[in-house]
Amino acid sequence: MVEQTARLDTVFHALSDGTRRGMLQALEGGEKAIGDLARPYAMSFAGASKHVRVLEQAGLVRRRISGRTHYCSLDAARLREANEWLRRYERFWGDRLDILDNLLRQEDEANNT
Amino acid sequence: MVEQTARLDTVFHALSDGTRRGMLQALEGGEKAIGDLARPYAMSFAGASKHVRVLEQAGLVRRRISGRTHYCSLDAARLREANEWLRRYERFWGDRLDILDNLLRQEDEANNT
DNA sequence: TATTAACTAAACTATATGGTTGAACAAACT
DNA sequence: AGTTTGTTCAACCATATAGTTTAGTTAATA
Repeated sequence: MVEQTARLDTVFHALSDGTRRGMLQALEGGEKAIGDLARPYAMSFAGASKHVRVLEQAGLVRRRISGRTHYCSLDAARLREANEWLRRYERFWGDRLDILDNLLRQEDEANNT
Repeated sequence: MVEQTARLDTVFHALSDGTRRGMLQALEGGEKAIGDLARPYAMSFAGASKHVRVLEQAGLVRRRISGRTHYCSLDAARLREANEWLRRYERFWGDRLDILDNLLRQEDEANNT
């Protein structure tokens, strides 16, 4: 699990830019070409393409090449890892929801044994 | 809510460094002096101090000065915001836990009305 | 075959980042 | 008063980042 921390570095870094977060949101609707992802931004195409690359290298986005167009889709596994990391702090903003949630989580771990 | 995105930028950026994440974890146990936070790292004191500052400016850490020593403590509100942002993607890794979780969340919103 | 469209790659610029060192400062200790 | 401790600040360095522009590749279209 040594690489876990390096992965979190790159995932959180990828998320630290509004353009990239916007692209992830755009992908919620399903697969999109890089051109479509780039269009909303006042930025060169090449610039947007570099953002996609950052997302891809962080493992947040998968790329499928078909002909000349590159289709991107969400890959949520790493987002989940980031979320798990944050969850550790739930108890610091904790309300009853999170208490319930933790109970369920423990139960889940028990089932996974 | 325009500054929300800028805040997420700085929060995710603050989280993108292992040293800073480590410091947050150290603060789970409660308030700590900057010297204590710095000690575990093979880094100059001034370097570590700069990391603390990044955490502080991202709103993840509060600072209380008493005499010559600066005590830091977790401030989870921004972590919560980051977590909320990530939660949007729950359905992409969704398992039954998250379904339950969403139900509870909706119930909570109803109660907050 | 020539052109256009969807991309990447490379080279470059400006700025941010993570780190260092050395100096400064206020507070506690002798 | 002098020293040590906990900390910041400023200057500096190397590297990374976000952006640009221009050139190149591959695929669809006329």
